[in-house]
Amino acid sequence: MINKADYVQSLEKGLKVLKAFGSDKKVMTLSEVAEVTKMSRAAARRFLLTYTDLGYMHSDGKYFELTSRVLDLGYTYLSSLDITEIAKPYMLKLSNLVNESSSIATLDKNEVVYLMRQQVSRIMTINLGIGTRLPAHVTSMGRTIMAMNDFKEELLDVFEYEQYTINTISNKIELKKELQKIRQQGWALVDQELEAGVRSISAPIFSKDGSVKYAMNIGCQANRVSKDRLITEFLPHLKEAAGNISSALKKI
Amino acid sequence: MINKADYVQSLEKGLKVLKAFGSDKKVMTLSEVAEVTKMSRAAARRFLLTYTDLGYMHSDGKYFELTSRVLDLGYTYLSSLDITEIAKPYMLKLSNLVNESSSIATLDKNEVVYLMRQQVSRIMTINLGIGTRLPAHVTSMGRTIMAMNDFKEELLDVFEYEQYTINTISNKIELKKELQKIRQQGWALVDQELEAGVRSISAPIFSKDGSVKYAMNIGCQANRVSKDRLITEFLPHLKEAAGNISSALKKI
DNA sequence: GAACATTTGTTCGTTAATCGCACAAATTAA
DNA sequence: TTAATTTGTGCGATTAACGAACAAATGTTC
Repeated sequence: MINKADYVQSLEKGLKVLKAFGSDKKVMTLSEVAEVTKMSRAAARRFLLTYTDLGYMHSDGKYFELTSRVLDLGYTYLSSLDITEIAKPYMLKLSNLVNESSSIATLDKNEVVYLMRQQVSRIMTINLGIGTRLPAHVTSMGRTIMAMNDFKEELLDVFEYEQYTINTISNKIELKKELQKIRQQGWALVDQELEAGVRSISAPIFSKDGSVKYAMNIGCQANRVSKDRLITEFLPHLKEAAGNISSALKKI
Repeated sequence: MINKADYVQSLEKGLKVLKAFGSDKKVMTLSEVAEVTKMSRAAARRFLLTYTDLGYMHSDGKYFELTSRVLDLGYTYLSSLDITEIAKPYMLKLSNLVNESSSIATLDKNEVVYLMRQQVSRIMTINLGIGTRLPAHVTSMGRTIMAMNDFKEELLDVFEYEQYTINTISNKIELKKELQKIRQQGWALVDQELEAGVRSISAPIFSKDGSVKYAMNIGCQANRVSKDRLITEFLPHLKEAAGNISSALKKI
């Protein structure tokens, strides 16, 4: 925690107002925003009016809603990444080759965050897209990144080990063993642990300094692609694509 | 412009710091941020430390960079849209059917902002993705949305009418005529006006209230798909997909 | 390694940005 | 029409945020 004098509370409050909007709150009145953010009505009003003036929100006089300009905020991050530009052609090629969806994600504490996605068909119940967050320990990309890094043991304690499906690894010891295995073999396969019917395989992407901040995957439906086929047929292509991206990142 | 007392200046400054980062400024020192944002070093420092404490930035002690958490900010907008979830299957189907890339965009003043994209192959020089902004008047989706709305004449004056290619419509009168034509025929085709070799066709998506806030397109390379083929073969599929999305939006 | 230049960290007095209450005005509900 | 609820606004009070100045740390040059 930083020094109180170094902290800009108005910025924190402003971001809290922005984040109050979402799929379950597409539009809100002033009073609703104040309630959700636990601010005074006057304070909430000032933030809403400031966002509106800056173009990030629109109001019809009663309801406030976000505008597309909010994407610019997320866009600054994506455009500051080298991997986005570099990986695109390899991801397209891989996806076309295996005729399945592919993604790249990074680790943020106990979650993976989707940075890129080339979708071939709808696999999961939820709509995966840039910005989507999933619990890292039950995803192939999350496990790959965790396994290839010297993560602190405490990270394993953060997970809730929810039993998403009957396949889900739901205790720390099993997870640790699985991560050690992944570290050795250099790839991860998650078979219907987060959602029944969904299977995915992942490989690490190495940055210039040798660290693994990203992973790439192929995701598919279990009734369409066997585990064996994923490993013997798809994994070589995935490794090649991830390897090409790694090489390209080294050349920057 | 709102009343000065209703404006939160710290929020504006904070967002300015966030937006200072991007493709040409992947990392910055404290002094660089202060310089770019024209703030005092002390002020810039407080914003940087606040972002870092909230998880939106990371610092190695000297350089600051954005983290994936910044995507959450843009994600709030995307997840507050109905169209994102609804359009996905139709877009996938369309893209697979015509074997070309498809996108959905919205209009923000004189620019279109990409909200969704299903890419089949690399078409344009720049990497198109969610959040990308392009000048509306030289894109098929921009023209579609403008044409289907009673936009104010003043909007035509905002464009700079840059001559991107020899095909570019580069004056107001021609653009206006083209928009009138689009309004009548209900679709737009832009042939190598923003970038040589790139051609795209677009159709409107109607919201529940009958307004057109979004458009959908098919984009392809001019040497692979003729204008005639775009119109006779691809347009029917595009219109069907856009129509299905429109219908689904009406049912919410 | 010393001297100098540049950048960053910190303190603190100042001030104006932001606060929230109270009441007016407008809108919505009964 | 009345009552309830929400929003708009003014304004005195408070403190959050300010930036200057100096210390400390880091980087550069010789």
